[in-house]
Amino acid sequence: MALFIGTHENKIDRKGRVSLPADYRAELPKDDERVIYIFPSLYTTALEACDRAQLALHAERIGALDQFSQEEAYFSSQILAEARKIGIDGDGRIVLPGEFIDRANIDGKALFVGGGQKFHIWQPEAFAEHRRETQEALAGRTLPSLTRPPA
Amino acid sequence: MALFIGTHENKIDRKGRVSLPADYRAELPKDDERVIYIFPSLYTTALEACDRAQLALHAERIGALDQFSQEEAYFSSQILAEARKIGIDGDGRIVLPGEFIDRANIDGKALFVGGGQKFHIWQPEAFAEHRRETQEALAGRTLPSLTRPPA
DNA sequence: TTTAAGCCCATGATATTCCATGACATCCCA
DNA sequence: TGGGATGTCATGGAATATCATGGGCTTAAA
Repeated sequence: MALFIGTHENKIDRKGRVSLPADYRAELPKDDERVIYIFPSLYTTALEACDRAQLALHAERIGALDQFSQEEAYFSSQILAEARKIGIDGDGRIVLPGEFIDRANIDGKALFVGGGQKFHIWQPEAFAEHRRETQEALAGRTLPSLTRPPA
Repeated sequence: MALFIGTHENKIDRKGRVSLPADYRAELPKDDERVIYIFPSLYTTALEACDRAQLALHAERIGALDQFSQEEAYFSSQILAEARKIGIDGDGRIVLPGEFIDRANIDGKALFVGGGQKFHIWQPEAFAEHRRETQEALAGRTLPSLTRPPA
């Protein structure tokens, strides 16, 4: 199971290439599945990325919703229809499609933010702002949620 | 399951290298997962460390929170985004990233403090102070039994 | 021809690995 | 029960590998 952690700020060159952090690459399978899937986050300006296994899980969950329901249509169009399969070149780099770069307001530098099974790609300052907001809302509060085992 | 106990004070050289106490190393798996994960403690100036299995558990619990809730964003940004995967070299040492050294006010010596599944890395005097405080506050207190079933 | 995508190679900076040493602790055998 | 021999451990410095990044070259699509 992939575990993406830590943050890495990498440059995007004029061809749109960015190094996928080595830590993240190490979490991907060695074989032919050395790809990631990227789609716009549903609630922030960031991009969300995961490996094939995790995207398959998303697809499975969406598939389990009522067929033809609004929910199903919504998640399907927001995630499955938007996602793109991104290859990794011999030097460990990916190319971010222009639409994604625009969507995330990325310009020159991309911030990779680990989130366990997934990771996010942010415009660096946008993440700083997002982080400030969540921190203000919850700082210092003891949160019992993590002490309970997962459902 | 790893059990980190006891305290050890080791030197940090100018490259940020420190010997991971042999006791702790012995608790890690022999195979390819000979790494630890470190992140700043949420409530103290110390650093918190655990093995991969334990971090995967944290990730799982965070993943089980409502997606995109503030809680999820908070834990994800405070733990998963802050954590770093640290390898152990052939001589049993780890390298503490400079940001972590600063964050914990460590200077020359690091105190490893066992805490069961996890351990903490302190600036020695900061731990002494922390220990005094908690001792004053709770001296004589008895340890509650596990009335609830453990997770 | 232009544009875009994939490859291969070069390079400086950083991180990792390898080797050497001294301090203890443990072991072994008289 | 000594006390020497052997290992393990923490620590230091030097050699080596990895990583991010930039450029060019080749195909393939437009």
